[in-house]
Amino acid sequence: MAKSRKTTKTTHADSAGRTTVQLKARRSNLEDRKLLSPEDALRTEGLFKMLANDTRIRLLHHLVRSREASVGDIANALDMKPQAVSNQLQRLSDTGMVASRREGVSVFYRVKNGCVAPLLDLALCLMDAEGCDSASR
Amino acid sequence: MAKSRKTTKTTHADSAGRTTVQLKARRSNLEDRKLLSPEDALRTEGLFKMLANDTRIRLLHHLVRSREASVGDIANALDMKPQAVSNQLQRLSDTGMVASRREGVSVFYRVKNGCVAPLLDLALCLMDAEGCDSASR
DNA sequence: TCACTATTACACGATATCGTGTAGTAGTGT
DNA sequence: ACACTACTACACGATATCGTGTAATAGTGA
Repeated sequence: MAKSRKTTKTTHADSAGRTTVQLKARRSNLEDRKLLSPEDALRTEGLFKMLANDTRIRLLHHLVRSREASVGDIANALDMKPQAVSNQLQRLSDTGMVASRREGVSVFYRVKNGCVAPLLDLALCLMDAEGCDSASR
Repeated sequence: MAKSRKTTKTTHADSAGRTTVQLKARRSNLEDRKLLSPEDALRTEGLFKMLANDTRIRLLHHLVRSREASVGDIANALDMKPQAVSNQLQRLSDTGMVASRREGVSVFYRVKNGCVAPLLDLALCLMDAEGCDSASR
């Protein structure tokens, strides 16, 4: 992107077809040592905003688990109306988080942005470690 | 918490006084293999919601960097009105993300919830790796 | 007590969010 | 063309968010 931080990303799929992202030189708190520009703050806000919703979290989690799913599948799995699912998928698509593929009458969605899975994973992990009573707004 | 997942957290402070959180048995995508309960989704939403704001991100980032800061300090550093800063800090305090300490007329805030730093760190890291055009709403 | 500073409580208004219902489109088969 | 399914576009209403301005509170010193 604009600024170059020396982060190396290694993405590979294991036998189960699952994607693992390894971050080298992650050196925790590396980013915390330099000032956070308003632009970066806005980009980060945009990223977290997409994850800051009950529905989208379950939706994305479902997509991460199943690699690909149609609107109807998801609506059925999450017990939601297709419109609501399509709504959120549209939003997620606009921000580049997911991508779609048409097959007959169905439209299959998949996670596109690599930030989703790791962040979801870390969040769930950390929420266990911490009490994270933070939940109920 | 309610459910027990075998995650081990190790927190320690190095010579510089910075806290590092190591997660053992993190095994990426572990959480993605079991169904995400609506409750967990809500808790995760709550966590991400606190990070889904321009102001709070800069605020938390500042707190992570300086370990502790008063309302006035932050307002000054981020070029914001004290009320706005206090507002957000209040919200962050309600959700257990930060804690406060009074010293004279000033109130010093610090990051309390261990999820904050790692998530911020990972997000910034990943946004570099990915294009993450996702930003602009 | 008075003045002063730092912080907070609260109501207001502008804006954003999200599910719903209705209507529309695309693809497929008859 | 017609019916049917899967999805989407859009307007609406309820609710949430967030900075602002005003007023209140807490701490400190004269």
